[in-house]
Amino acid sequence: MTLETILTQQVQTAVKELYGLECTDKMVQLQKTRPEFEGQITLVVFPFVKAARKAPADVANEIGAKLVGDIVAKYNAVQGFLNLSIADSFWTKQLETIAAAENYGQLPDRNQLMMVEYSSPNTNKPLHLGHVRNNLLGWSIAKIQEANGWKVVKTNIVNDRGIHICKSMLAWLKYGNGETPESSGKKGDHLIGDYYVRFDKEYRKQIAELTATGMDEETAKKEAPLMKEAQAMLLKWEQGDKEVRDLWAKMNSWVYAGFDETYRQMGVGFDKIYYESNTYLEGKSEVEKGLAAGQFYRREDGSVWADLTKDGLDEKLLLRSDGTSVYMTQDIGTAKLRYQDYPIDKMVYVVGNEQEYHFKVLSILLDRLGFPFGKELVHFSYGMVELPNGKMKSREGTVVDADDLMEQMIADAREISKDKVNTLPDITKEEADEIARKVGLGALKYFILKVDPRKNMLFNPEESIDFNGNTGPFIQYTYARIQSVLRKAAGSEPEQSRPIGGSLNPKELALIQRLADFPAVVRQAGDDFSPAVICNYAYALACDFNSFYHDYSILNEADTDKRNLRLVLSRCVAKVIQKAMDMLGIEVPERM
RNA sequence: GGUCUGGUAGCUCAGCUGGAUAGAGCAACAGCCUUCUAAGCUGUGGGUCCCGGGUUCGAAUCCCGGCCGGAUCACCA
Repeated sequence: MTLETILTQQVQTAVKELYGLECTDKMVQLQKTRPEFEGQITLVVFPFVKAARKAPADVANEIGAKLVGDIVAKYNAVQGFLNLSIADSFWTKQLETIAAAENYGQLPDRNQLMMVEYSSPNTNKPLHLGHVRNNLLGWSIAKIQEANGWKVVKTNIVNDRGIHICKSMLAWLKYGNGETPESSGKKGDHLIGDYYVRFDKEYRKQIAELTATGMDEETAKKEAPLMKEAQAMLLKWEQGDKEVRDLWAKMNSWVYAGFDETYRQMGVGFDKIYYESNTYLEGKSEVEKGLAAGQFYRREDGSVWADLTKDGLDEKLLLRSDGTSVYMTQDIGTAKLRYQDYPIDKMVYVVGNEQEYHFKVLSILLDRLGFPFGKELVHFSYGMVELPNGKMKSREGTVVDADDLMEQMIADAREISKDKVNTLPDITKEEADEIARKVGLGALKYFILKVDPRKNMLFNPEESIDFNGNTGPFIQYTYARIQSVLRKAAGSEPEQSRPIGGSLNPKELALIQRLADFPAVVRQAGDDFSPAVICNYAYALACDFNSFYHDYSILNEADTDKRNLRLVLSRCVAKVIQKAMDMLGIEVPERM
């Protein structure tokens, strides 16, 4: 039972006895005591003032007097706030429980399966900072839900077909001279991205030429020969033309090799990958079935639509008049295949907030088609990453490339750590490189994940990401410090059987209280789908520890009971930091 | 225009299911390493919580109305 539940019951009893008031759990408002007052937990007594017909401070004192016992050691009342000091023995018992826990912060199994879709790249360009946010959020959400007791399947739907990839293919055929990743030394996804940009450049040239002859821009965009060729190529692809399919397969394989490298460096992965080229036909047949069942209707031109006006939305196109599928069609097909493959209880789509309308529609359509998770699907909608001069645009080259950024962060970490890591005893080049990698990526990941996912965030390439203050490296450093102490304590470690006891200083007490919060924080992060909640907690925990570490010695403490307690406490803090950081996809170094 | 969403210190962000004098980090300034890792610790300065109403013991937080920004409303994805 948690401290909050125990206190809530005690308060309810006290209020009943004192004022004859039956109060709900909600009326018992407990919060952390602000640091300027004595105590750890504060009860807000205003909800009882009316029934008591007394001044708030009197009510607080009366309740406080009733509460004193094994758990509440003493109290003080400040106006309507009753500050409770919890007995040291309660906290030391908490610490024992935490220290003994197998996997502290792991919530009970709920025997339900959640599928988390994230990343979902197009295969015509390399990943950029926007994708980085998506990938980090997706991975972290999966980890957080696992900690919340879900069985999680991470999935990726690769948008591997469509006009976008045809553009890259066409430009490569026309201007590529057979360039390959091997011949050029370029990463496959970057190579394809270059041709996507090249297509756009030549295409614009053609539009300019056409408008110069007096054609209006709208027509010029449709009439430009390159666009017509790309569309012809897409048609050939759909018809299964061998040459086009072979080229498509070859170029996609280059891209996948590139993506794999980026994912590996980022530290993310998937349990199951779906490809749009394999799911869009399934979507079409689902739509045909829905049409036959009267769920949808066909217009005179042959296009198929869903009428969503009853749901307060529009009419939505599902199949074009030429019979080809759209994004929505493909998503329906993917959903069907997934449901065949897994017993999904909850489906989560990690996709940017620009697609909120799409998922509102998808939810209704899946529900109509009889998918149990349709109605309840979660669109985990996150905000855009903006640059100081606005949004990133691939075609305009105003993107922050994912590979470049990670490489830069690791280089920065190596530079910053030069004077520090190199002074560690017996440091090898390999370990120094590993530290730079963990710290550089830790800084990047924390920087992105600490922001509330729903909000847009700003990234200024001119300003380097910090390694001091509220950052990933700060938390990693705290972990490394603890490991250092624990290494030095080796041989004189406390026996596990030895009970922890004695009085606590304020910093120890604050740390134990913080550790005790962890499960509730994990739950909240899960309920809110928010890695930022974990970030805030990990930072607060690291702050608490550093403050404690500064004020008190662990190894040089003469009192063996105290030394013992501090060692156990330090080990617990390290454990929780590691678990929290793991939920963020951030590795912690043993030394730094 | 309809819908959704955001506006908190010079900058980047917490806090938002109503609670005490609104918090961090960065940047600026001043201290702390013969002592367990100074990527640390301590302190100073810095605020019209966009504006105006309302709800109440109490509003950055909830409601209404404005102002400003972003997204979306495609036979794009």
